[in-house]
Amino acid sequence: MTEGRGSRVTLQRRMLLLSMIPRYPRQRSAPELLKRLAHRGLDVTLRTIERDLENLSLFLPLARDERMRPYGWYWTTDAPLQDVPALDPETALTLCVLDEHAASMLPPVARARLTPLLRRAEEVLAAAGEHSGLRLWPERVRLLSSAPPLIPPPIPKGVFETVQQALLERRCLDIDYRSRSKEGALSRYRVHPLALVLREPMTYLVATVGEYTDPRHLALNRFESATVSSEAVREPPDGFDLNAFVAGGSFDYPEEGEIRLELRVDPAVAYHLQEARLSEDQQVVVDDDGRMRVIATVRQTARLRWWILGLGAGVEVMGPSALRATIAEEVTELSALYVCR
Amino acid sequence: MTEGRGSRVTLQRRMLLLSMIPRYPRQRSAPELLKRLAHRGLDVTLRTIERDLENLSLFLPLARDERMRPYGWYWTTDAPLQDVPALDPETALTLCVLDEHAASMLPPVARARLTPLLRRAEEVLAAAGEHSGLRLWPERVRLLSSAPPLIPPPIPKGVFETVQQALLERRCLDIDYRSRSKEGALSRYRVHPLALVLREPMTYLVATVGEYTDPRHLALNRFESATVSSEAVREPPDGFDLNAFVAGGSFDYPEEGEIRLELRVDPAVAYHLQEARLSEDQQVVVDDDGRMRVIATVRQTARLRWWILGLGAGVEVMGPSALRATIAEEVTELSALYVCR
DNA sequence: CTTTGCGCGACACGTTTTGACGCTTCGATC
DNA sequence: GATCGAAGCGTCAAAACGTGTCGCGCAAAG
Repeated sequence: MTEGRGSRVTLQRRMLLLSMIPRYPRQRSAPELLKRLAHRGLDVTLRTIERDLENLSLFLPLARDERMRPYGWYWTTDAPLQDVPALDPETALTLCVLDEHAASMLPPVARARLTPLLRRAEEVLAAAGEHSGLRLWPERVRLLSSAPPLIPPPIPKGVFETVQQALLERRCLDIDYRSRSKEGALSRYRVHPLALVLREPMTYLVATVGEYTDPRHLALNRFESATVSSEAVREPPDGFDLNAFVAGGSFDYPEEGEIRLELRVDPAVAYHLQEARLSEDQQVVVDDDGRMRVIATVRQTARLRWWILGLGAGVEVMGPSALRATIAEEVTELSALYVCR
Repeated sequence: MTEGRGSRVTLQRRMLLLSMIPRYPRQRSAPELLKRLAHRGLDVTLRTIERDLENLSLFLPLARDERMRPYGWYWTTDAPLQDVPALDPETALTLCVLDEHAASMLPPVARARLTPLLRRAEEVLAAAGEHSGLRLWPERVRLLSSAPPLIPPPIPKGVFETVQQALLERRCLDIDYRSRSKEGALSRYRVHPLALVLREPMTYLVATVGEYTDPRHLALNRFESATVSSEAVREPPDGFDLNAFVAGGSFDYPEEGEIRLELRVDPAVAYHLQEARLSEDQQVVVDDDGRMRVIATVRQTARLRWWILGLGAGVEVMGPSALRATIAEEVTELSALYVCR
């Protein structure tokens, strides 16, 4: 019939095709692409797809794996990201800042996944700041972290990705776990992933182990290896709620509801609190002796206590009395440490 | 001559064209696109570009501004991101986690810039986790922040972007600054941006003001308005070094070089320190009374002191003696607050 | 050994593409 | 206010491109 309607659809189809090709470790065959295309209303011959792929690979970093018969097409690992409303420079700068921060809070492997995106962002920045030389911006942005000054423990290669994958696909995971006990004996478990919890220097998988039904948390850095099994995860134990699990104190992050916090702070701290407030309803009044009194409704969390303690003598808890007592006790113990000797 | 060599270049040219069109507030005219294309070796008539744009806008969210004569083309604000090696699900998940965290550390406007990227990431995740229902992943990832529990002050609309732009283009900035003094009197300054500093709940611009040459830091939330001026920034005052400026204590982040830190910690803290260490050379030895002694070479920073204080009685500084003295003094003051009353 | 799926070269034909003109429109400059 | 020039846009015709259809070959599965 030689329909030859090489119409405008061509460009559309090819762009769609490109977006259906995965990055390297994965791959996708021409017949499969045909199906997906058909599924989106683009009816063409297999031959056409084959020709499209061939054409596209002439000027794009596409390659195919010829070891298996339905050849698999993929983007080479180093294929740059082609974003098509391109990142604007402001977005690019934001991304770079975010990545810098990610360094401390994400395992390096996870961060590594972002490199194509970041390379692209840097390109955009380079183009935007061309007057002033290329890579000046890192000199002009600084991120002052208040994270604990600890080195994130290394996570064995491949583990993080595998865990992510299992979590996404809701499949079981077979892991070799180095137990907490000395000599790090390895144990092999089949676990049912429930959630991933990132807590500043560490990364945990919350999961039920084997036939048990109580959720545990497993530190990813203790995984010696991990492979996704074909078994689907058992449905979470009746009404497992991640918020509740975390708030329950399993991560030293107990949350005890809202309190009416009353502080006496020195002027420096008060000054900062006037800009970044503790809560929407925060009130600050000047006390008689020059210090300030701050009242705010906040959630009582470990983070709050850390923040209060971390400011040292700059802040005194006046109420609620329970919190004051807790802090006072901590302070007493603390001063005992330094006075005794 | 009707060269009509509509060869394979067509597709290439159109894709390149697409990547040269900016997102909404910006725009680019056909003649300009022609130049850029020519610059990359694609020689075509202006007419061709015009036709390309017209065709492309039939099925892509492209629009043009006809108010000025060389019409300006742009992607509509809501144009979805078309990334071409598509994000893989693992990257998408990482991005989403990162964004969640960005909520606390970036001003909301900056974070808003990332929405096209994030919508895309969510699409990818939805496609990946289709077995298990669409948006389950946020239920399965949790990020426990150790940032101070403070509400970032709102930055007036447009300010952050403008500051970013000035910084990128190295141009002066005219600002209306609400002074720190009461009643927030507004002052208009022309400032020379040097750097952007993000410090957990606050965002600062480091700049020299007017004819002065000493760098100041200006809190972005106090900007009432900001416009990029056409004047280029004066070269930074002789040898301005952002690292030095920050380390110099301008941000309560003094850094005093490396010290050999010696701590006595309780078993719980010691356990955590064994996974996430203070330094590469950290050593842990069991003390006679069940507590542990930790020795590590670390940078002496405010962050370190916050961390130590925040852990309360869980950690005692044994050395160096200067640091022990500092902490001891703080603790004494602190205990005075709670004992007196 | 046959079957089936798939890659690939070839062919034919209709559609697109593209440079070339020329006319029109709209701003800017004098 | 007239003139000039840059840009947008309609039209045309040649040539290249895209596409379905065959048919051949190869390799793995039946």
